[in-house]
Amino acid sequence: MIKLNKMTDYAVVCLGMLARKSGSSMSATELSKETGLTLFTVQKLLKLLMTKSELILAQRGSQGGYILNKSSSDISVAEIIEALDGPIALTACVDSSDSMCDASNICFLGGKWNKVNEVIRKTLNDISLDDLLNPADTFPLKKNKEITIN
Amino acid sequence: MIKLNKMTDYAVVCLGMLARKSGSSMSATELSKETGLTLFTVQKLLKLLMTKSELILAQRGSQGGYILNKSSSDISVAEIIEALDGPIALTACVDSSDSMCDASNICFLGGKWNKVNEVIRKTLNDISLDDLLNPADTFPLKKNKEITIN
DNA sequence: TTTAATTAGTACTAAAGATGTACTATATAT
DNA sequence: ATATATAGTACATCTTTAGTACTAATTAAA
Repeated sequence: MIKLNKMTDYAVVCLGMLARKSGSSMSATELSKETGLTLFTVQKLLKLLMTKSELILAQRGSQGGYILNKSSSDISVAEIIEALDGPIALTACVDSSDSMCDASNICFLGGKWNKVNEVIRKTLNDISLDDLLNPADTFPLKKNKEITIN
Repeated sequence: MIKLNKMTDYAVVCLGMLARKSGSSMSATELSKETGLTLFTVQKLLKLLMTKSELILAQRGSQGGYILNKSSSDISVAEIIEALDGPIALTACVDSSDSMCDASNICFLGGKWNKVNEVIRKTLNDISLDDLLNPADTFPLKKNKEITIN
């Protein structure tokens, strides 16, 4: 299983809930009640999203809460995953700088994983939070159709 | 980071090495020497591949070793990942039977993750071990171009 | 200005999973 | 027979994740 951590899973649920209430904010307590996630979990998640992304805005104090920072159709699945799981990469044998791994002198793969990762990333980048919420059963991949990676 | 476990990473390296020697078998010891992975790791990996996949064949005893069970162009990245990591799925909130998760009564996502997973799976299914070994810099996605998921 | 509500920051613990190592059994070519 | 090699299993350790808890800072409203 290629794993997302649970926080990312929860994030989609909570962000989706916020998307439904676009305009008005929701507190951690409200989100907890409406999603069924424990308050502890929701609090931690929202704090993470605040420090690791700009997907939500917070208002402290009485009547405070959280609100989406942009439209759900402008939030990609890739964006959510990258906020909480870090870069989308399928193996430790790559890094963003394309530099060589420890075994580079004997590894003949020569960074091919990077290209695989790019394909995955582009795929996830074309799916929006809105796509996940939308009742429509399909989401065609538009930009991805012509991918050729260099 | 969406993580593959290291075993899968190692598997690609070892299977790739076997692909290069197509025809003749390689023992765990040889593979260890040529890949730089420890003998322990290689042994464990090959045992895993034997029990969890049909990607390789083994010959015991003196002069024994391992050999690919099919051509590297017929082995997809998805196949390797699924052998060692289990089903390609981005979250625990789905299963193969499309049945509902624990939070289904409050979760409004309604199995949308399944569709995301299918897109990822198809993407990985279109990349072969050979694509990773081939010196060519590109691998176009053929079958994926017209994907629409129901 | 006090109070209650709410997020921010941090730290700790427990559970789960991945990894590496080791040992014994079985099979086979020479 | 013997040396070589895979098969099976078990286990200790290291790392990561998930969950919980506590305190500080901020703000709306009474």
